[in-house]
Amino acid sequence: MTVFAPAQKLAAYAALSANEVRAVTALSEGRPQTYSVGADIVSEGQQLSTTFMILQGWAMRYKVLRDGRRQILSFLVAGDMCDPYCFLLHQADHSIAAVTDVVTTTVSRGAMEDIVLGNPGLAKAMWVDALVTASIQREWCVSIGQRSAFERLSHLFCEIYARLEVVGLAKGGRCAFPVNQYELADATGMTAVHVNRVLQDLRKRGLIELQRPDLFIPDLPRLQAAALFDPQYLHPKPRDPQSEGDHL
Amino acid sequence: MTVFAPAQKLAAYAALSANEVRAVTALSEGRPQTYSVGADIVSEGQQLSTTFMILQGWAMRYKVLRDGRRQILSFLVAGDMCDPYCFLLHQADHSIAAVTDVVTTTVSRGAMEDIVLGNPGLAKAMWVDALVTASIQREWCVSIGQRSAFERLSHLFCEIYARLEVVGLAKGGRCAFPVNQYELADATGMTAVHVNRVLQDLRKRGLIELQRPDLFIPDLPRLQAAALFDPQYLHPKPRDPQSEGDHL
DNA sequence: CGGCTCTTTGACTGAACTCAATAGTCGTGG
DNA sequence: CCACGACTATTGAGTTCAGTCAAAGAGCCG
Repeated sequence: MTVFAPAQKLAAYAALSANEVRAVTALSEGRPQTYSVGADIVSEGQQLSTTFMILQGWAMRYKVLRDGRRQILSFLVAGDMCDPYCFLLHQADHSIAAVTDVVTTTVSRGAMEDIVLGNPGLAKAMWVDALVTASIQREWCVSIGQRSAFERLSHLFCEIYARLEVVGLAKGGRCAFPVNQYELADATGMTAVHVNRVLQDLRKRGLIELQRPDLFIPDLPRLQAAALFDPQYLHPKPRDPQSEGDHL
Repeated sequence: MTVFAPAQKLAAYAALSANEVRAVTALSEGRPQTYSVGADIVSEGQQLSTTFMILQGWAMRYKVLRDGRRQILSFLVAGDMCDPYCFLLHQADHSIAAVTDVVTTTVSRGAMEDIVLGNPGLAKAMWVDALVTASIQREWCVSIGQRSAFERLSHLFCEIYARLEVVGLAKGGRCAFPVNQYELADATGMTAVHVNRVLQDLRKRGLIELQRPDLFIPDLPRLQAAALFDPQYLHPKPRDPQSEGDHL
């Protein structure tokens, strides 16, 4: 990773000045923190005084009902922040756990407030990030509520691929996908058995090749069509012919 | 409505100074806008230069798939804002429509930015509101993904009741609930036929009395238990014995 | 009195779940 | 080098919750 992932991600929404990129990068001054597979990074009910960003690995937001049912709410990958202002709430309303080994950088409340006060552009970038995160959460509602099991899994692969591409971790149809079938089940509101069967169907139809932790999408447009995937909800930066020549 | 609903709602999360209350209230200076049942207030794909707050009536966020399937993502009631910074995005990623006749107040980008720059407390209040809105959206994912049809409807009634109570529109187990069964179906990821059957079951068990547009919850704790409802995700202001004597 | 919207009911179907067992895979330790 | 356990993936058979299709009531309004 040559570029600081969170800065890379924010820059994907809107142009950041060199100054702003430096400011975001400075947030990571703290010693990086590591968590191993399965560890909670944030636990529901916990009182927070800091927030964090993911530098490496995958995490997931989730909630567990009293009787043990678990819903995974989203996956966090390199560049993703926990809510930048989560410490404004009295306690965490959901948990975040490491899906793989994870490296984070902690950001103190003070650092976040200073940096944002001094950089109105960054403050807006944080808002845009929050708005896009909310949009992704809404799209999960659409998936779970309306899409078939087949479409739901397809859609998740499309989303993850698109998000990883932004931070340079997906290319040529290939990216990591370290999520097991139990997690996939809890993310999509299905059972692991059914996830297994639908995955086989997806493979049979040549839509994906999934050999954990490696995902290959041979024909992205076809998968996107099967998923009713419309990337607009991720608010990709409009193509700027000046700055990026890497598309066609 | 004696108090300006958006101010009342923000104040429910954290203490606002009289100054801040005045500032929020000032946002409504513009002429109120009215929309009649079914009208779109925001349409997906639309470019926004303003945002708005709901003063009266109910609205809903929703998305429609290419083939017509609709997912309702949340209901907006008096005091709710559309995202305060939605104009930062290039286009709306979902639509908002009037569920009943609705009165809104439009807030221009400039007004929002001025007010927030001059009131750091308000800027934080906006963040808290966005965080709570996101938390509600996550809880909808939990409902649709994990709760049974019965629990899902129960949970929705609990949520709405709690939110209306904050702005003084629910009391003694009674509140408005103007949503029809098709909308209820699209909000919970079920079909209208099944919604109908589950509603009858809820009635039979004495958990709700629903005569559109009036909802009566005879025994809130019992309904909350049936829904696995835990109000924590709404981040209610911790009870302050000084200021509010209206409980017990 | 239609005509519209919404709710209710019945009979049938099917996508996804449950339960239960069987196979890989991988790292550890004997 | 193999046995063992832990974890994950796969398969089969039977079940059910919720969906589909179709039609009949209710309530409201012009």
